[in-house]
Amino acid sequence: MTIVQLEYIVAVDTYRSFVSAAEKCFVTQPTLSMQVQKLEDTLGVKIFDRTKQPVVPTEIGNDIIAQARVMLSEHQKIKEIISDRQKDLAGELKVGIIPTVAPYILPKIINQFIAKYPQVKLVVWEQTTEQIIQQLKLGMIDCGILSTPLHEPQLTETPLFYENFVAYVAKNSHLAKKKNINPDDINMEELWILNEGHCMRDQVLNICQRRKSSKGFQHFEYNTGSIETLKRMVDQNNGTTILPELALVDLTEKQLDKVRYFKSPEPAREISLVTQKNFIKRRMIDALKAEVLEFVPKRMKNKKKKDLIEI
Amino acid sequence: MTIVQLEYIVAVDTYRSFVSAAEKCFVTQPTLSMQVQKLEDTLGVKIFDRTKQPVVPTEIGNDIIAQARVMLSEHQKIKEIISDRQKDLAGELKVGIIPTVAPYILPKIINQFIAKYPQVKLVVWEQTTEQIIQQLKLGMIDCGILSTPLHEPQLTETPLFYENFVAYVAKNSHLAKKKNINPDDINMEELWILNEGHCMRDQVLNICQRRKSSKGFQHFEYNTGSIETLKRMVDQNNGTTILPELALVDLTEKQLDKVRYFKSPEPAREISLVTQKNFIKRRMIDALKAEVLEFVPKRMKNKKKKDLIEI
DNA sequence: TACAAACTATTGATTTTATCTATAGGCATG
DNA sequence: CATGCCTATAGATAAAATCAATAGTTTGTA
Repeated sequence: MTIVQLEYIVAVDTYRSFVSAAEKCFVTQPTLSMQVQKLEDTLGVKIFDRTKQPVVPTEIGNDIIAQARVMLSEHQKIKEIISDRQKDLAGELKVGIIPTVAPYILPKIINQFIAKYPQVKLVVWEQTTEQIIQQLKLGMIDCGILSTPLHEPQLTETPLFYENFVAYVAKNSHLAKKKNINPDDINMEELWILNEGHCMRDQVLNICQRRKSSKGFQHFEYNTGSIETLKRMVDQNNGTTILPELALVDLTEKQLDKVRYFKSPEPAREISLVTQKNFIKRRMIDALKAEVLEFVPKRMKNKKKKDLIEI
Repeated sequence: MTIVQLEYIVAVDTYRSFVSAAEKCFVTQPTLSMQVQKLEDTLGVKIFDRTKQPVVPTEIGNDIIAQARVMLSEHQKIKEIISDRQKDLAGELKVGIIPTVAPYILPKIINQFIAKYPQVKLVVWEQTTEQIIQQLKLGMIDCGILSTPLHEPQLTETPLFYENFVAYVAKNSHLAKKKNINPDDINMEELWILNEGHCMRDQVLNICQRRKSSKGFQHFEYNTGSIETLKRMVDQNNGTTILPELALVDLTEKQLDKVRYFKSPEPAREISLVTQKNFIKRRMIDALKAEVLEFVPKRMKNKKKKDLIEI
């Protein structure tokens, strides 16, 4: 018997359907079905009568579900013990973060963070990799969130996640017809990239192997530090740009149609939490890290089958 | 967070030691240590102060452990709901079981079974495989516990466990010097075997490939239907016999010294619960099955790396 | 202060478990 | 009796738990 299995039977009881219970639990229906079966096996009794439509709990199933709800509420209290304690965390935490990561992470976690740690003042600066490294060494900020490896012996890197790069392609591009693409498929002439100073600019150029051909004429040049601006350029004009995976979260259906994934191994960047070797404020930094990790999808925490692009 | 992790921290709190907590939980110390660490990671707090000897819970650790005890007691109640219901099971269950399995299974489970199911009358017959098959077909018994496969289309076999054969060797035998043995190492002249009618007799002969050589003279012949008798023959005279794994459970230290395991893949028999295709009393039979499975060690439930001997 | 004993942490291999995708099977309803 | 909705099953893959062996700590003792 596992806690998850209890959550599943409570969900099936609540929604009276395996399909919708599975949705609410963020798993597929077979996963949920099998776990419910397994629980029924270990207990040796049928909990649900599936011949009825909608499904109903059996007589003994009702008793079990009621007790499962009690147990889950006691389970919840363990977490509450922790969050009460977290209120103690106090002080100022200064964070440097690169602009190609910040908009896709911070807005998602900031509310939950300040609710959990009301005594902590979070001070964030959007800065380039170079600036963050300097500030860290000088002790002007407590930690940085940026793309690694940095090869800086004075600093400690703790990987948070591995983020794929994807192509974002206008309808009329030759890439739009492909399902998955190779870096080589990209014409440098139609590629929108960030201006200098951004590590992601260098990574994008690395992906495309700096094959900037001399043929063809650049009719104009555009300098921006914002990925969102590049995306709009593709939306409203044409061409192609490269987006980090987390930028896809808020896309509309229509925009998602423009996304083309790279063939495996997909190019990716490693995003890490970086601190000085001997840093203080460990608890606050751990809290920030936990918050980020909770938001990031599980698959992004695994480095396998990715082609990490250095700066 | 898993239920097992909570059991582990409660055990560490109770015994104030990772080593003895692990023993009580029937796992190794590293397993327990890692699960406790993992729980501390997911909660984001240290539960135990390991710099102290003996280990003591941290301040917040005490709160967590207290809540864990509450949760585990609610967990226990789920099982109680089931066992209350089980008291309902009533009627007579007639079971046929072969004599080479019965003494190693039934005495172990019978007390717990009648305590759990006070309304059930369990009627057991020790019989040979042939007899059990006949009785099952005639509906005179409800289920059989015997060595399979039987190749009887009218009957259904549900494997319960896979039991290795081992050699039991007198001190003065040439086998006593070996650590692990091959079936070929056994001299048929010094092998004590069951009399005819026992499926295990045929299996033992199969293991030793019926290499009964003509040289050598049998000074006497002994017929018994009891494995325990064969064992005594080895203990008090000499020679070798073959025992099923479960017969080792109650051996003394001295007797265990006489056990020689076969080299992998070890010869083994499959013991199954056998019923008619369309049988009734499903709930009682399921209950009996669950009881047996609870007693059998986990490793015996896995068929891998075993050389199943047919009858 | 150094040594032995007892305890906990770490590592690498192995087994077990959970999950997903794809597909089959079952039951109500028109 | 077909259609659609719902649950079960199968096969593959990824993740987690466990163990045996060993390294690293701490404590008590000489």
